[in-house]
Amino acid sequence: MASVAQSHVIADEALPRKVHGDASPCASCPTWELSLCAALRKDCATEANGALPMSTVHTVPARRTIFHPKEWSEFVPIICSGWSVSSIALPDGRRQILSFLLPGDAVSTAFLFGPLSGRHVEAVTEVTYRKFKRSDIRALLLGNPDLFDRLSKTWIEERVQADQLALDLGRRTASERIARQILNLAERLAKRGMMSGQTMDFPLRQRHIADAAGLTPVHVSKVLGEFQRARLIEINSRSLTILNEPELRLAADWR
Amino acid sequence: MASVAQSHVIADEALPRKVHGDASPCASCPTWELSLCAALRKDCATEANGALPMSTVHTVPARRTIFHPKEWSEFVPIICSGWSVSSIALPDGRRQILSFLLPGDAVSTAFLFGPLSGRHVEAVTEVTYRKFKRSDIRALLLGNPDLFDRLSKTWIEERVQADQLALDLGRRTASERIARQILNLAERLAKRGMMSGQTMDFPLRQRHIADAAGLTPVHVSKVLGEFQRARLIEINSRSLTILNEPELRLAADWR
DNA sequence: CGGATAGTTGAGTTATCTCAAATGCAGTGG
DNA sequence: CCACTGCATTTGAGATAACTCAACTATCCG
Repeated sequence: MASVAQSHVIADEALPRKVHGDASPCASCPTWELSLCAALRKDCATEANGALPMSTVHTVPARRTIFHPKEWSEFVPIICSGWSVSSIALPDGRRQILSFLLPGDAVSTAFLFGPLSGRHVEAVTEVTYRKFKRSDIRALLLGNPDLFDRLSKTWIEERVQADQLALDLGRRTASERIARQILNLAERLAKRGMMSGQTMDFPLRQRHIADAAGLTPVHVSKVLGEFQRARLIEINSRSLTILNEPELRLAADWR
Repeated sequence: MASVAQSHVIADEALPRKVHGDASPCASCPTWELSLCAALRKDCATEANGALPMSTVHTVPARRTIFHPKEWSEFVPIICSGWSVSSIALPDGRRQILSFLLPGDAVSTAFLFGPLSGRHVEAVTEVTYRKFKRSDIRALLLGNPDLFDRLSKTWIEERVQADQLALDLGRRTASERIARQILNLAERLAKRGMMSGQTMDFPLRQRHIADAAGLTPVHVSKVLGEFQRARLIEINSRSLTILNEPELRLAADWR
């Protein structure tokens, strides 16, 4: 319950902050199961040994950029709370969301080893995150086989995700893609204890879903409309409930 | 010029083989620049030191499976010669090609650390490849910081490729995707010294291009037809020439 | 309350798909 | 050598998923 030091690096204004009701070694990183953050967190705990310098928590309001595509910094952000989105864009404005980042997520494992040019990371809700220095992480990993194992698991998972994304975008219909996005998010949130039953906070705008699924916001609206009329899901006041999971799964795999 | 031991693990029949006119330390791996194979090759050279057990070269005819989606083996293939294709598929037959593998390519860096379920690797032409044992590679990498650097570079490159693939599939038109595939292949072949001027061997069937671009073979045929009528490229007898690179680049980025 | 952002809905357009038939081409067995 | 079979490619016609545009409504936030 210690109050955490905050700095506003990218956001200039001070902002009201949510309070995490969690007194783990790193109060601002409520969840980290299975994620790389797990590994890093573990070492935050031993920071007294000088393993990894304690990093400050940064806070950023909704819609603000967390990492700029041209930034060539030696720091890697890891999300502590809130939702954000990692994307790449074309000069003409078309853009593709590569992943939604939830608490405990790093942008990409690859990001830990070098700058990933063109990646844009942007807050959806208010977000808190930590920045780690690449060289610190690198040294830590090379010196610690357990950590390295963890990393390589995350790495494989990430590759599988990327494969699935390509399959979705290249070969699945609009409804399938959208249904899958929802189920995916539900699963990831569940892992973090962020589902209440079949209901989740759902701060995404339809343009987020559209950019993630390679569709138009208008079309997303139509498909979500159908899903709701068919009582598969229900959306209101920024929260989404899965009403009929089996059917939704069917829609996700359909054909 | 030493004749290399061959075993036919997946292919049962003995087959006529192309001869590589190349006498580098590992005659069956003609090119490896920038790829992970580079790193592994380096150590093949020092195998006398016992760094990495010398691996046998396997030969497989066109269209044959090199790595089965359900295979859970501790061996990782690296392509020595020929073209192959790495893909994932849906039960109903829809499939997405994730990358074309050229000489020197491993399937994925992630693959070096654990099995990647669902991946299918299939020969397009006759292919030779080597199998490395995962545990050997892992030990080698952890003990050798230089190699590890190399690996992490490859890894970042791979991540960038995956990002671009998603952007292509989600946000680009059919012509853009196809033009980009061609330019991409040309560039990769050039790095390996496998271009003669603007002409390359082009063993891909249109269904390969279709599955890589998330399109229908029929549509691919139409687009390639247009490209040829517009004198951007020319295709005959399994070889492709870029006639007007600037225009082709324009088509690739167009909008 | 007012302005901005987000979502809905309908009408019409277009890129891409499906189906189908015709052609080519490569390998096989008689 | 030929006929045959199986794949690859081309082409056209029609269908459809997803897009664009535009107007309207709802929601959010100061």
